[in-house]
Amino acid sequence: MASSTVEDYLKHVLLLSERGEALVSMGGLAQALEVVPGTATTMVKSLAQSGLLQHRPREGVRLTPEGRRVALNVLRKHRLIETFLVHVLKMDWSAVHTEADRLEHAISDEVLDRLDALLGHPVADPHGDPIPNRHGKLDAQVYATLATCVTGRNLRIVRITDQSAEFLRFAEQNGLQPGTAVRVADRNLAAGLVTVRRGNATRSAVSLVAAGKILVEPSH
Amino acid sequence: MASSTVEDYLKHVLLLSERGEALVSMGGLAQALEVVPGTATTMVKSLAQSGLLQHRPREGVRLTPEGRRVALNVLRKHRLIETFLVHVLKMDWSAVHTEADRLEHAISDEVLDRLDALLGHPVADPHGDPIPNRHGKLDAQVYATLATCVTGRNLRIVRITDQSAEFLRFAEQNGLQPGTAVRVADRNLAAGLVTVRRGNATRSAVSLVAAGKILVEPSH
DNA sequence: ATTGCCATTTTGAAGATTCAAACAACTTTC
DNA sequence: GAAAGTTGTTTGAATCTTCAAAATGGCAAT
Repeated sequence: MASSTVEDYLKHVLLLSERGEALVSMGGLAQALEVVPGTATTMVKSLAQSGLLQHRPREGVRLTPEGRRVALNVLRKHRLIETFLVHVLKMDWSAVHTEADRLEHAISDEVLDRLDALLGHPVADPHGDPIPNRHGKLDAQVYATLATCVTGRNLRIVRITDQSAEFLRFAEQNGLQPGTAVRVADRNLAAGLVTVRRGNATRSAVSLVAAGKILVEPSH
Repeated sequence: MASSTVEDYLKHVLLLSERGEALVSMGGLAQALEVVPGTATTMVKSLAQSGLLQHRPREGVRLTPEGRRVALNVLRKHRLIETFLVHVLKMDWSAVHTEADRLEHAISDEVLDRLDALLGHPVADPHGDPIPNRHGKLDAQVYATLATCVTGRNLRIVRITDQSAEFLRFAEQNGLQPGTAVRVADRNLAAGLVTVRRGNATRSAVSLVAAGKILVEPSH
């Protein structure tokens, strides 16, 4: 049985590999896990020994199929727990991250399946992140962001990719949650600003960096 | 912050001291925690150092007020989680113990309070064990109610807490007086209904509110 | 008292995870 | 291509929790 530390390492390798290269850098991993680089190296070597990931010294790491299986299961737990906390216990969607980070290592597959059924087998958590199913399948769809989409079209926010409490609070204050109908009124690359119109009236000025963290899809 | 190991030691000291002498023996404690006696000695010395319990070498241990506070909080978490697993997730009451043993160390006080509210502030878990309140008070004499007890077990009504003539008339009409042997056939939280079987044949549908006013205890 | 038995404590060691700080290997800059 | 910078690894040590096995203290029976 994987310890919570092992689960955390695998989860973060999965998250970091999701958007980017084939190999996850040691520096990025150490930073995500809030440990010093040497610690990550030690742990990664031991995980490689256990066959959970592949370590190419001085280059980076990659999950093995077995490591990916474990990581997807942890991610599934994390996101279903977040969904439960928001939809059933009515907790603030920006506060549930740290709760789920602890609970994801303590909940059994059996309890999780019942939670899943209770919630009606959701496919995305309150942040819009896809929830892997019991067999580790993830919705692989690629979305545009507020920084890259066409202007003037009616859109719907599907996902916020920066889960820091700080960013989520910002998103909430500007009414930019998953499900919200929005439109990009103007985009000024020189100024690094995107003007977003919510519903039919409200405008918000959002930085290009922030806009790039908000995924959208055309609203039919 | 107490580690889960520390929490487990304190919880078991509380449980063992509850039904017994002033001092809990090291042997009993080690057995309850499934560690060898030497391990318990080591840990107990460190807990005594931290002021969480009092250790009289070769005699036994006793919780300090601070240790008791921590232990009661863990017990509260354990029993509320069990209640949630049985009443909301419909898990088997005999299977929830081990689940709760893991979850009790991962759940925050905030989530717990919301769970408590969701469950209607139950005073006893599905096994009939009393649930400490947020301030660590255990009611001196705590009984389960028809709204909170295990289903399928033979029970005896011990008390009706609503003394209004109207409610007592209702109770009488349904044959739900103190001393009556009853069993909860089914409980549907969504519908707010409890199906009570009296003796061997008669069934009554009782609202959750009414059921919560009828105290029961396991019968012989 | 001496013997033996039991529970408890001590001792020495191990595994998991972490850090600080020294070291090594690539990259960029001039 | 040498100096400087960045990134990753190694080393040594610490903490926490555990075990196995040896030592100890107290009690009961001889």
